[in-house]
Amino acid sequence: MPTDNQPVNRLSIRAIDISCKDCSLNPICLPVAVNAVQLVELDSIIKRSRPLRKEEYLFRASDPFHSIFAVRSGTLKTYAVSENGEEQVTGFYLPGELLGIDGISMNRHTNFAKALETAAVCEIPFDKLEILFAKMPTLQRHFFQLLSREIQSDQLLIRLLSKKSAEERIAALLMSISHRHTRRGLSPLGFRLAMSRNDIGNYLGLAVETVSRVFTRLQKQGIILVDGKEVEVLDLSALSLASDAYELRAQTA
Amino acid sequence: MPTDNQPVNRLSIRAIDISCKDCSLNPICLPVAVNAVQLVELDSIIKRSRPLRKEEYLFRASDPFHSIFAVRSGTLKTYAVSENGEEQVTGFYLPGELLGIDGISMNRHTNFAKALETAAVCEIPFDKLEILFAKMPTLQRHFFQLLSREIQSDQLLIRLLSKKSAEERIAALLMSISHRHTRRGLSPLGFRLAMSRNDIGNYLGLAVETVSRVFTRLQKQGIILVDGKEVEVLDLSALSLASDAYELRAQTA
DNA sequence: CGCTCGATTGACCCGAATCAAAAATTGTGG
DNA sequence: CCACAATTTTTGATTCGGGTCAATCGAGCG
Repeated sequence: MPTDNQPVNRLSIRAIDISCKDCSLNPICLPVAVNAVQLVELDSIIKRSRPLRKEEYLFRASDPFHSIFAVRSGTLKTYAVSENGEEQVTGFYLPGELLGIDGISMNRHTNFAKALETAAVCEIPFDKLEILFAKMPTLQRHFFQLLSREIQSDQLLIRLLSKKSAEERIAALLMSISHRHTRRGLSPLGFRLAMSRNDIGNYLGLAVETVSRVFTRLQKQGIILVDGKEVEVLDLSALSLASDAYELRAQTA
Repeated sequence: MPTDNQPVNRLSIRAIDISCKDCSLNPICLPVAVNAVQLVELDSIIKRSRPLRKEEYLFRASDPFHSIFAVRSGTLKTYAVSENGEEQVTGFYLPGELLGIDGISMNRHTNFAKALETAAVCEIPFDKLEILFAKMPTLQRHFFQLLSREIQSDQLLIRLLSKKSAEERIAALLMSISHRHTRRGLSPLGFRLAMSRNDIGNYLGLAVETVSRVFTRLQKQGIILVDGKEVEVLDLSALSLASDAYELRAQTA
């Protein structure tokens, strides 16, 4: 199965060096906001570093904030840890999606960001970005929208947690992932879940056992076919129905 | 009981005309961000209109977005309505708090904002604000922080919904309101809940009956004293404990 | 003063958590 | 490459928090 999770080899090195202009993800990452000239300028401030290996951190809570990040390949999760030490997964990030804006308010990150598999990111220093804003008002608008969209999607999750059953939550997550794959031009019907059942349960406010049971239930209903982390959607409209038409976000921060 | 919810009379007219400089809420509304000169400039773009009566809307979902609002007096709630028609309360807004930033991403509001009691607001046109940003970088930073803080507080709510019991949720809400009163220099121990039990339940993902039961339970435990909408906190530390040390946000959007 | 709507209380039920154990994967070292 | 250990996932049995349904009880108000 072809994947855009580049292993750490020559291919990935090439991927690191690619510019925004040539990046297949740029329509997701920077929708409409900038013209060709501006793109070059934006490109010039972006840092591309070596890929993260599975389990490595992109940043940690309390790290000083100075950049936001765009996922180039692989998957990351973010999670917060409360005083009493319990973790709350706050998001999953797929290629083309942005993370790290949690740090703006405190000037420190409040979440941990960890690679769920080998992953490459683009780093966008925030101070440089702010300077660009002055020159490129559309970019600034775009960034506001990004923050605002993040709020939107949090509120979708709130709705999910506040009103939906276990089955609806899981169906919504699967729909979301399917949808995000589509955006990248991939099939909406087959994908690999990089995150563990535990992560899913934590994110959706469910016990691991429940997650597992719902997967098998959806499979028995002929809606999906699960094999470990591999998921095949057999009946997309039924899945959509089961999620009660919930579109669980195009992830951002 | 003295209150800053101005009725529609001469007093409220005075309140409308007051400038940011003289507003007792300005330390909450605009923390640190601006100096005296800048304050005058900011003041000049703010529109103050007649107070809303109970049940009146400040804005509605799908309204074009052009302003954000600061609450001067009274309480508002925001809520979203999903395709299938169900409502989700997304926040309660007390004096000094900002709302309306939900509209930035779509250029339309996605929430309804309704007065829970007579309420006065300051309107801040966003296009004018953006122009000020260019002149006042600190104000811009401040605004980013506002958005980011909104995300933070949504994530606290997510944690609450995802991991906490009914009792912990309600205790957290009461702690939050108490805390927000304190910020305005009021007593943390006594306040009036402007919202209905229904609103509380909807916000916290609980049935009305559960809200009611938890209130009586907390009362039986000697932690609070409830009389309809009036709440007296008898044991703040016990309440804090019951909320599992959850600080449910300083509201913003 | 009666009516309506919100709040409370009780009885019952159900979905999902918890506890327990087996099964499947993944990783590790010889 | 295989055997063993550790982790993750699945399945089953049981429990329990909170939802639902129904009835009663106010409080505001026309």
